Amino acid sequence: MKSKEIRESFIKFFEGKNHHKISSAPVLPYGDKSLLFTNAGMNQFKPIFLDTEKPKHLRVVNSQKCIRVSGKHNDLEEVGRDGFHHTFFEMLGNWSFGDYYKEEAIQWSWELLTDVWKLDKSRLWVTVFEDDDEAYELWEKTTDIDKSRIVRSGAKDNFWEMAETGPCGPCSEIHYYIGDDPGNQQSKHVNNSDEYWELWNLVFIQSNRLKDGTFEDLPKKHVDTGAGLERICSVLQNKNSNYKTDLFAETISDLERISKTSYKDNEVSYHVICDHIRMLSFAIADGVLPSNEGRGYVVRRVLRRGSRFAMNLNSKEPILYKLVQSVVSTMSDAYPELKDKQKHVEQTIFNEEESFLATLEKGIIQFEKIIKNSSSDNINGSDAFKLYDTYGFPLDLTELMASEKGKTVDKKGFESEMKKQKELAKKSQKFIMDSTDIKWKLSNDLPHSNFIGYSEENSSSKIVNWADVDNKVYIVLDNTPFYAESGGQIGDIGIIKNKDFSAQVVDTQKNGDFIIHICNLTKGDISTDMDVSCKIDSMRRKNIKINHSATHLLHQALKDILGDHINQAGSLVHPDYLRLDITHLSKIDQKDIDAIELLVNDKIAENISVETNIKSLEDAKKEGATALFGEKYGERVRVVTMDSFSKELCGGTHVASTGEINNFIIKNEKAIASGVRRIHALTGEHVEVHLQDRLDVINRLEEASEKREIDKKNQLNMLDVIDIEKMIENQKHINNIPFINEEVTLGSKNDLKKLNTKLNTAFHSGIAIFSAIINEKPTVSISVSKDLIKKSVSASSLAQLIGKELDGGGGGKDDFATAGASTDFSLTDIKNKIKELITSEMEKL
RNA sequence: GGGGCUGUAGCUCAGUUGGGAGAGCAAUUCCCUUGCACGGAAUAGGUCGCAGGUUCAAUCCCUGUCAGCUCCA
Repeated sequence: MKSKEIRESFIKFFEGKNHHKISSAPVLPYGDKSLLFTNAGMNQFKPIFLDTEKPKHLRVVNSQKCIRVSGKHNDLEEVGRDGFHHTFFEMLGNWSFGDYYKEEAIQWSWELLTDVWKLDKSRLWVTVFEDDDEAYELWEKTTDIDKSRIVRSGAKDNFWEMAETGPCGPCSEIHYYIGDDPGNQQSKHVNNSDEYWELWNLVFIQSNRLKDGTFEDLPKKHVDTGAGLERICSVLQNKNSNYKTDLFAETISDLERISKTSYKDNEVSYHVICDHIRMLSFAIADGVLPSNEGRGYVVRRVLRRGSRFAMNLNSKEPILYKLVQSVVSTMSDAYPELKDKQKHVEQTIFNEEESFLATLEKGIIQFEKIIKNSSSDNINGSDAFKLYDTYGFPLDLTELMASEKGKTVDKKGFESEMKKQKELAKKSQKFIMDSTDIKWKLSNDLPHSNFIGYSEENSSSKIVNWADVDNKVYIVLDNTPFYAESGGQIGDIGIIKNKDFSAQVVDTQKNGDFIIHICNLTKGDISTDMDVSCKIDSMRRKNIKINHSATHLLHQALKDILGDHINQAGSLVHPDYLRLDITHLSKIDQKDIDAIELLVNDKIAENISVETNIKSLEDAKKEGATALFGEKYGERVRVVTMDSFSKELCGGTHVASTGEINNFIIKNEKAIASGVRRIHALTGEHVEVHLQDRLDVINRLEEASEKREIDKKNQLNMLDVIDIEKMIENQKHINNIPFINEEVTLGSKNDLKKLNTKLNTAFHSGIAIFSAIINEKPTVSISVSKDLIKKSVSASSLAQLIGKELDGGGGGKDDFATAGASTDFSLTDIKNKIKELITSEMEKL
């Protein structure tokens, strides 16, 4: 069976058991700050397990794309060493949300593996959590598994947790022996040997782990199962490594062709590259871009690791991007977004590969410096770490290059530097509020908040739940006109009150289907079931609507003017402005900015009516509505249409027609990461205010620049006006040494220096001293001719003497120096003092 | 969120006890020369990222800030 058929047969099997097929969530978990990437099939159902969202179907089946590179489940360094660790994999799963529990889950998994897929029962093993007698007995009773093949196991392997906090429970795993000696299987090797593969994990979710480490029972029990598609493929296709299945076949053969190397000579490098290119393709297709932080940083690290291993295949140029095609061709049947974003993915990977090569070049220069400055045969840990930390130079490459020069690297020292760095980061870690930690007054099993704010700005509502959080009060209402922050649109503010009670809503946020009003209590006491009247700040909302509709116009205008590669990478709709991040490689030039502004303003002038419809996701996509990266959509979606110009999936609030926007201007455009531009734009009256500000700035700049021109001219004149010939004619002699001591009018220290240079070309021997008031401070410049320097006259020591005498200081070089004087002295005083000083100094010669 | 490095001519970069801003390439002009990085001469081009501070004096030291690179989370 091909991987595609295996995936389909899994889904079909459970559809036969009344499960509803759900499509994979994006690899970026939407609205879950505790996770960088979707790392398990259950992520998208977390709100259901926590009961903050009602399931639309009680039985569900899916194949979820997963990424494991950081946090609790981190397999990155393992990838490549064996045949089954991956940064990206697919998780097949069947789910019960408060419907069936252990019995059916166990029975069906056994049925699919042994009846449908016909796996050899004499190679299958099962583990259950040590305290879970119920599961043990069910395996024994409801399946025909040999009792000796049921193994009890501890929390390490058989208690499943998604993250530090959240839903969890005991699990039961099905393992498969892939070794060559089936007669020699032993229960103690299950979970402990690479020859026993964990195929399927059946998790029985019943608890929620809180931040303090304690558990609380969930209101309902659920089933969460996960079977790694890659391993199932290996087993069903009779392979001993996932990389030998059809999932990787095309990528491997493409890599052989492109790099002109062979898989069997370079297994580890091939594994790493073929694994990483899948992770990169999916992550980038879902909207992550390589950057210095968060998800983007993880993507960058994986890409660089891949690029590093590509070097082992004698590749000195970007080649990873050439493998995207094979991933698309293998997987896009199940994941069409790959094909849609193929060009974007390829371009992004290519750029990042190139920039990594540039980073390496800089690193090599630093490496050479280190080698040059050290005579030891050992590169010390802090140097190696600095290469890594500051210049992004991989440690293994440092080691390789060091060994080429017959040197070694102090790895221990490197590790201890790394440890320091980690501790530093940990210490500065701030506490992030996790919504699962809010202590609500009532249990969570409540009807959902109903949002009525598309049409209403006021409401009569009932408080159904509330919580004290820090010094704020969180309120949940039965129905509400307050829009909770999502889709880039920020939450509403306003007032919730009745005759005895009043609370100021400062923000509105969403948790699953709950809308949480974050409030300052200003009057009275709060209690549940209280009737209140609600009112949002409607002026603010009006501006938000205007900016949100303008965002849609801008998004489409960008696509029209710059091209189809434009994807929204984030947005913020604020009452005072709107911000849109887009994927675009270069600065948008002024000509295009102008064209975009013009197009948006044209659409405003056309006064297009803005329509919103609810329809199925499938229909919306058919109509060509733009879906955004990283958004989670239900089966029914809201589509915002502006005539034939723009059609986007969007839950936000909008104006009735584009004319209300009135005016639009792009305030600025800049890079926020490589390949991502951020556009700030303004609408309505904010445009006028901004333009006026800009005019003021321009006026000020013009004035300043005119003034500078005039000053410059004057200074030049001042310098030109000084008659050097005459000064030379009027020179005095002290002890037969020519001496010029003049006060001049000049505007800058630079000019004073220039004056000396100018004079020196005509004045071959002697001492020349000028004094001037510069920036309100008396300043003196001194030059001494070469013949006098030989007689150990030094401009610098003269400057020091003069400075000291005039309550200032001075110094410089032998031929030229400067000194400053206190403002107590006039130029005439200074001239006289200088004359006295020089006379006494020259007499010493 | 916390570190490290970098910011000097159009480009690539030099510039240490703080003391009159440099090289190579590119550009302009001229000479030489029919030819693939020609050669020679001259010229122009700098708020030394920005804002403060210390100092007689800051590209250099200190503080803040912006931008790019990079590591940790």
